[in-house]
Amino acid sequence: MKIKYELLKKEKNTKARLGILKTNHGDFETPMFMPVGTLANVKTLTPEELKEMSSAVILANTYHLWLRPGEDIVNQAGGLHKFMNYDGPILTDCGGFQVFSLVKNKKDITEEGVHFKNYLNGDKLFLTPELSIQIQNKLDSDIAMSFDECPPASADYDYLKNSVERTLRWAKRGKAVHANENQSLFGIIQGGPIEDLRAYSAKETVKMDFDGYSIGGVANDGESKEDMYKAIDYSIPYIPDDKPRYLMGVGDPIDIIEGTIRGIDMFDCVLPTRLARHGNAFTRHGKINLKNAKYKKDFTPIEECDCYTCKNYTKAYLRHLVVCNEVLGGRLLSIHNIRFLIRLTEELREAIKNDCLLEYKKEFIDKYENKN
RNA sequence: GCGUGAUUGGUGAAGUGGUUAACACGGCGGAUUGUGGUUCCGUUAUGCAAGGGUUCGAUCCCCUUAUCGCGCC
Repeated sequence: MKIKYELLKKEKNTKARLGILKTNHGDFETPMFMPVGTLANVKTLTPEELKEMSSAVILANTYHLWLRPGEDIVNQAGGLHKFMNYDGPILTDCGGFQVFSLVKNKKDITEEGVHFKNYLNGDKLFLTPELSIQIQNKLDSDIAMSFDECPPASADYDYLKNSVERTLRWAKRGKAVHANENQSLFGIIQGGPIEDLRAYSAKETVKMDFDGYSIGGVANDGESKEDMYKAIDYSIPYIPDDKPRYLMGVGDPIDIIEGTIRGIDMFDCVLPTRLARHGNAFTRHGKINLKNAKYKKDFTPIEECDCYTCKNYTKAYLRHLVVCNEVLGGRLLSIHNIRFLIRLTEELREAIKNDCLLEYKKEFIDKYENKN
């Protein structure tokens, strides 16, 4: 069975929407934040812990699992859910972003597919739109992504236009071989911050009739916030109301709010877990660095928060763990940071219900940017 | 007591008679947006044991003192 999106309510003053996404592994309300679990695990956390923080969907990565342990092994294990003991919904990323971040030579990106070097052993690899989908079929995630070409933020009009065209051709090729009845497939809209390209990309992708639509090519490499918001604004009008919209790679709290206001339903990002491993924590009053000396004798929790970490540990202790490079530090901070973003989406959903999203945004940002 | 070798930042240390004393660790701060798990970037000795001398100029040469190591009586 494919996923099913149900639109519950539109917010009165913005394009935000409250919805519910039904999957074979449970339903969840949107907007939702999805933690990233590249190698079939959200780094340092167990499925039970994710559940405890009301995390609903997680990501896994086609490219990484293809290399190790290999999609056949995951398939023999009974699919990703069984393999990793996670019974909630899983979305697999297609590997398109890894092309962007790992392939240095543009000549390695061809119409047929992308030439990679296996970073583990130097083997030559060739990933195509068909192969990406076939791997995801075997991984048996709930939602697969079309293989796209993710252009750098600095790309010019012609480059963006070509990547839009190529992404459309790749989407068609991938869709043609998609063969997992229990897996949904999303198309990815590209086009940078350019209005006509986003419109074209969105319209043509929607014509192919996917189960959901992603906005890709954002949060890449130093693009401005304005460009990110443009990419959303120029894409959203062409996506039908009855399909979920997923903004790929975005997880800065303010970007999640801005995305929600613009009509996004799903977000994913490595930020909460990566920041955690580097000793940082989200708070209502902005991001803090636990390594800072001022926390040495701070025997209070990170903040008033319902997460396991804040209920049980002090900043002084967390700082100690982080400074000593103890994995428990990154683990406890991951719990807090993920819970922070999940709770943010809970509050956004509440604000949509109450038609007070703009007020919520102002209050949140004022606090987050330390204006009060 | 005599002889001898040392003494460079929080630590381990490199170095030279001439504008800014290497590097590493540590410290302090920053970064991080579809994750190549202990990442990346910035900063951190107005001073080379103390005092005196030689010199245009000394951390580097000389003298004295202090401390430490080694050897001998």
